[in-house]
Amino acid sequence: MAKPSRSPQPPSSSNFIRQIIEADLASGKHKRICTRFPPEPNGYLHFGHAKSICLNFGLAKDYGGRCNLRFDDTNPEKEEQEYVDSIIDAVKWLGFDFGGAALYASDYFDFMYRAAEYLVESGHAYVDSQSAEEMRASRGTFSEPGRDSPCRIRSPAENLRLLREMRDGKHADGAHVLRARIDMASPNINLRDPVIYRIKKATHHRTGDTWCLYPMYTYAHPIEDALEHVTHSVCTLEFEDQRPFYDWLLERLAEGGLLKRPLPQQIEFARLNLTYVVLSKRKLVQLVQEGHVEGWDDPRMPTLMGARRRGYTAEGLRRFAERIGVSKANQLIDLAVLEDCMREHLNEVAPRRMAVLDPVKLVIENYPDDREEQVDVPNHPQKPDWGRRQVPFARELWIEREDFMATPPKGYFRLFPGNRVRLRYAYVVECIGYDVATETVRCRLFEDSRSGTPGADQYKVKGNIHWVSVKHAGAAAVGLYDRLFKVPNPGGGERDFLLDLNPDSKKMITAKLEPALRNAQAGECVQFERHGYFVVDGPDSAPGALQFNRAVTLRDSWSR
RNA sequence: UGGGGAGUCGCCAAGCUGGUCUAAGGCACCGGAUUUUGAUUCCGGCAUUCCCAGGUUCGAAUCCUGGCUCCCCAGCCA
Repeated sequence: MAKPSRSPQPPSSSNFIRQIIEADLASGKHKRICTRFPPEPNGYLHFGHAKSICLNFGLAKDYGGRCNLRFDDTNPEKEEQEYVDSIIDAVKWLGFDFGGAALYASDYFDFMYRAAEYLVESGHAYVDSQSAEEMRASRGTFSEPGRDSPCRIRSPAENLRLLREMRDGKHADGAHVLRARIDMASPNINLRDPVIYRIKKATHHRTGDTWCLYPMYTYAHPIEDALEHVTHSVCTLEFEDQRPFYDWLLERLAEGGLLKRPLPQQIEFARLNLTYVVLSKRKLVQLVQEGHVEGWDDPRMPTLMGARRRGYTAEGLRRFAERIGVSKANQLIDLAVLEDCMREHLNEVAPRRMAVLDPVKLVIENYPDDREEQVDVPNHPQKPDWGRRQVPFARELWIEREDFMATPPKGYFRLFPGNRVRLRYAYVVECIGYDVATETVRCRLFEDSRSGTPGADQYKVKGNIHWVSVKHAGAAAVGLYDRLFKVPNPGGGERDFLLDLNPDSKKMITAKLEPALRNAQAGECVQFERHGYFVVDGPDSAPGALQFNRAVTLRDSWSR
């Protein structure tokens, strides 16, 4: 059982949401909590959603409650089954269990409609027949109050008649809307008689053509929460102004006996921002549509499907969510935090292998051409129980181009004429020259320096380089990924974010691999020693023609 | 401009029922030790200061007053 090397102190063992929950549990307001992750199925999940997923499911888990995965599918024009499938897949991949089945806002359409009739009958809602433009004009501004719609005085009976006609498809899109009757002069614009139902003669991905009237998010969401007995409805900061309506609605429905108390409580937290990354829906769509990346699952994308392909692990993402904490202050997290989480986890789970990414040939002149041997190599230097493997060694080897320099800078301790390094887990060699024409590093080997033999460590060398036998090497495509943007804040200060795209975010190369890598399976993570963590790509790998994607490099205090 | 939020080290973030705060932890950074990955691990350093200014108090990051800065809201989107 591998124990985390660095002590993973829960960094935010305390945050304001936990305090609220603990107080509610202590006071007896709730004896069991329920949270929910409520995506609209109109796009693919990204790191920002991961934060929310980990938060909501994490809370439920920590306090012994449950967390629902609920699709907020109230706008048929934007939502598709494809997205629900992808979202379900992503949540499962992240490692969370939502009790077997996902829930849907659309399952509550009947209740929502009944509730709307109740609001109409009780005078809390009315049908407005103004155009969208008229409504906007009469809504007022930040500094001026709004004006009542002429329709605001319609009788409950007429409102009910109209609402039913709307439901029955007797009116065109936009002809009428249902509005809550609250206060057109409220300083909170969201309370100036918000629209709660609109006509949309569109086919819904689940309810088909049953409805031509669909509830607005602001109306639907509180009801969904209440119906599911969600106790703590955690959402992002931009919904803060919406909370008074959330509470107003639930109170009205509770008064009317349509809902039972205790009512859910909406709690807002700051959404995630990451340096060198864009997370806005609009920008991500643009990256895909304009072909700046190869799709939603491009390893450079901050989507969960992209992250997975890149070799980021679900565990790494969970540690990240834990580490960045939760608060109401806008956060801009350094990408390095995410990368460190990945390194930390991958270091624990990835077997070590040798691969030469930018090969240059090394010839051991005092090693016969027909000689060859197997050297014994650990699969993980800190985990002896992971066993060892045999790696073939011969006269001609591939080594990393940057591991040799004809004229080295100060401090360089790899190969250069006259210097000695250890060929990792094998022999110490001394560089005796470089043949420019054949790009070959010439060396001689010290027979008594073989790793694991007595006296091998009498050779004091600082350099220790990896290698792959030319004769035995396999080849594979390797995707070297770097941050998609070259600046910490893409598109900052009015700039077009596309101008900040990093032209070197992807580099495809062909690498030389040690034989043990030949049978790697899609999804398998390994560390290429001295390089970083790589995963076998799914889509672009074929048996015998593997592709490895670089998730993250190793730390490097020398500088690559 | 009205309303709603937020301001603790370069980036996050505990703390905020006042004293144990000359402020936890992580990332980043800088050492140094171990190391057949210039990796990992380890050890040490890194805010006399908590947006600013006043005030209350024996005592304030924590309470009060007044400023300043940043974010969000005027979709029949979510």
